[in-house]
Amino acid sequence: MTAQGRLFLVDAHAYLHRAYHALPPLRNSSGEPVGALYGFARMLLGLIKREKPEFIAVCFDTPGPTFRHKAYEPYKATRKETDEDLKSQLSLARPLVEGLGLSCVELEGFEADDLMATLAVRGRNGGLDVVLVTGDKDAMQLVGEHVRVLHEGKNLIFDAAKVSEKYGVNPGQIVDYLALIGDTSDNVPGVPGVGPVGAVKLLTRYGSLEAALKAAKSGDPELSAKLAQILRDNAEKARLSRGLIELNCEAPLDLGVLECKVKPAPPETLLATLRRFEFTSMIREMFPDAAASEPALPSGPGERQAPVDRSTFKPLEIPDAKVLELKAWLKAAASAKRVSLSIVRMPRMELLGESPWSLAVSLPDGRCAMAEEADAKVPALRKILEGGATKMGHDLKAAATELERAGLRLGGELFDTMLAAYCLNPSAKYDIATLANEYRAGTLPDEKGDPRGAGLWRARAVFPLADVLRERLAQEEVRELFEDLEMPVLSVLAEMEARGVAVDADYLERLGAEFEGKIAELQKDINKMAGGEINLNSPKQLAKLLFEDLKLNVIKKTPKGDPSTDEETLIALRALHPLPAKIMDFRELSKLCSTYIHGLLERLDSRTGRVHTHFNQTGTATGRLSSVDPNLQNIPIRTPMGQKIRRAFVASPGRVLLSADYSQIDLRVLAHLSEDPALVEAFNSGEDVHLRTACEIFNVTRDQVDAEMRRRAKAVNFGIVYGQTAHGLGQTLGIPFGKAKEYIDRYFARCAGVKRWSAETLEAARRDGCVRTIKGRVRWLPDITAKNTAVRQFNERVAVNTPIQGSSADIIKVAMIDIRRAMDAAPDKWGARPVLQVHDELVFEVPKAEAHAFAKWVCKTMESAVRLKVPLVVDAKIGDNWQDMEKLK
DNA sequence: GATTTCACG
DNA sequence: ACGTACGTGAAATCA
Repeated sequence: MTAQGRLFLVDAHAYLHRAYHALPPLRNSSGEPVGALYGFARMLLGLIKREKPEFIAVCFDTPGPTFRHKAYEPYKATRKETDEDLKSQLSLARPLVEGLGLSCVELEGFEADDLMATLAVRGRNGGLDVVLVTGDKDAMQLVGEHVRVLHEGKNLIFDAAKVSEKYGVNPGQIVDYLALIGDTSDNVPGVPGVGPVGAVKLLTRYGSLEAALKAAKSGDPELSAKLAQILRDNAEKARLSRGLIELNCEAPLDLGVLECKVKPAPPETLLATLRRFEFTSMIREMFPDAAASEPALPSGPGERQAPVDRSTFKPLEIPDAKVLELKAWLKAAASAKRVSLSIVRMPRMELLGESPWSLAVSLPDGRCAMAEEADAKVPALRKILEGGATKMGHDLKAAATELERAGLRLGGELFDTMLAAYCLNPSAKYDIATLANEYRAGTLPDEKGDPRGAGLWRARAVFPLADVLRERLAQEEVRELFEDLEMPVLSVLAEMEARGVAVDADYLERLGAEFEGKIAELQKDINKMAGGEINLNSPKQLAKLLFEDLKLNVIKKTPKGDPSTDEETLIALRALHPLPAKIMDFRELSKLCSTYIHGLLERLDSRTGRVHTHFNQTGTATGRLSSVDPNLQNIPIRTPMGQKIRRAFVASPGRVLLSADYSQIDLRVLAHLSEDPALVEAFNSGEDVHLRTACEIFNVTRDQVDAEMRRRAKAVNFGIVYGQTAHGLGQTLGIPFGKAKEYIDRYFARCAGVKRWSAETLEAARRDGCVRTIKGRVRWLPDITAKNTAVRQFNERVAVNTPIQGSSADIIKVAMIDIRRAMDAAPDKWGARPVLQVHDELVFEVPKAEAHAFAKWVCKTMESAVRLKVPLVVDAKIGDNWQDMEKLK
């Protein structure tokens, strides 16, 4: 008998793992972890809603050994122990799935993959279209007529053509392909030295693994002698790998595919299940009337707040006309002078087919509405957000960024209480509950476990808090800093975050394979030298090896008192033993792999294919920005292998990257602040400042300065900016304390203006308890008069450094605003758009045709951001990626 | 969650 | 006697 429809086969553990890692660690009221289960349920329901399949079977692994373990003992032996928090959830997954009304499949001795394979064959033979829902490459072997693989993480559907395109071999060859490559995570050995590229070559030439092995045995001249030897030596390993990878399509399941029909569970069962797991937000969505047991109204954020009826907290679902009060809300909002926004990001919810955020919108009287991504298209809401009302918020950039991504730009003036608090004190904490309390602007209720509820209260609390902060900004003389610098910068950052930057994922993956190969080799060499297995990522194990087993000298200690194994130490030990150099290579490669290759790939946005960093605008005490998730302000550049990472940052088609960076902005700022004649003169005459400093401290003429002298002079110049000590300078240069002191004394003798400025700055800091930048940014230094020498001296260095680093930060912020204003005023003039800021550098994506003209304009705009007593100089470079760039002019 | 190391300006 | 240049963020290990 044949049936009709689609059969979805879901790998439960793959889903649960993904949910576990994608979602915050939610817990139910008894403290048990339920985040993975929640995400799992969301994913399943999302899948059903989106795809509307007729049949679903959710396939589970069994805990015991399988036929693969019997065939090969080390199979999956190196898998890390599953987290306790996940384990406890795995065992609850079956009841959850059954409670949702879906079929579960599991069978002792078989992996979920085999069950999926078996059902796929049965389904296909029964006339169904089969879709395997999994991220596992092994599943690709099943693809064919009426069988496809859905990779939800990457939002890709693989049919036979897609498999060939991605892997370079057809689905029938996938088993052989994977057998050749092996799989380290499952301990499938593969053939050493044969990677994806080699495997594709062999299979294209010979068609199958057996044919390739036969060719190697018979000495096919087409095959290199080395490769033939490897294949002969590893033939059995390859066959064994094949056996592990090949899925079993004949598992003795007694479930027929037609029994997997999707039929909604009876509402009582469903509600009971959701209650059991405490998935309250789902209950609210699916059973709006059942959510009767609402908690009592918590106390509001202060008495200025009008009492609020919680029943107005309805999702803003337009044009769902059932909500009369929504109409009233929209009417009030349309004429409001101020509205407050608070966004709640739902981490990676878009993978579940849900809105990635919820936006609370509050009116000054406290009446709120909730919007989701789709509502950004609703005209009535759009009009409010794009219109002239002042937009208030605590972390408005988060809302601005998500709205920008949804195609909506906030109109009207902006007022962010978080930024206001930052301007008042850049070293404080900025969660709104603390601030409201400190500035006596109300009390916020605890809304633990209800992020949306917390968002609503945050939106409301902004109004009274803003009123207090506005006064304080004026009192502390940072109102202009706030209004003319930080608030406008917020919009530029939102634009950059929303746009993201293009990253060449295929290139990064190839690079990762290359680096991992090298890492494995190094690990092998080092194990041999160490005479045993060692985890090089463990400083503790490494220290034991270096200082106990090999008895090398301890060079320095960590703050905790243990022997250090950092780079400086390894350099010192390099002369005594071959191991430290190997360890340095290993460290460099594993840093690049984990932080940059894997870190970046994990953060590629599935919706845009780009990387969207978040610029933290309140993260530093000096006024600089920082960049998180991922940090794009510390992409490698110094070493050749690091530069390969940088090549992965590219421009979208038809465009190029333009990088414009301030030349020695910190020293120019120092020249401006100190008005030191020698330093000012050096910049005004366009000299090489480091060379000039070398002349001063070594008392020689320009042509007598060699590379080493210039290097030391450069370190002295940097040191000045950091409020250096002779000890510190000596350490970075690897020269004795006395020598370093000599340089510093000579420097200050020649640049007396710099010395005078730093003395005056310290005096002012002690008097005022703070220092300021050129734009009036303040940093409070209550401990500058501390009795403790270390504390006091640290504060003194900070007092000197902050006006310099902070003023440089001010300048590039001004430039960003100037560029944005000019481009807004003439929207069609440039197609260029900003993508990154790296402290003294701005990166743009620019249409090829206008790159040169735009570069010239940007340099000029950046150079005239502020007028200093020395010129500002900007260098520009253009290229197809962030590494290979050509300097302009 | 603290510690160590290392990527950037 | 003490720690030692300013400002960041991420990953891995270990308690």
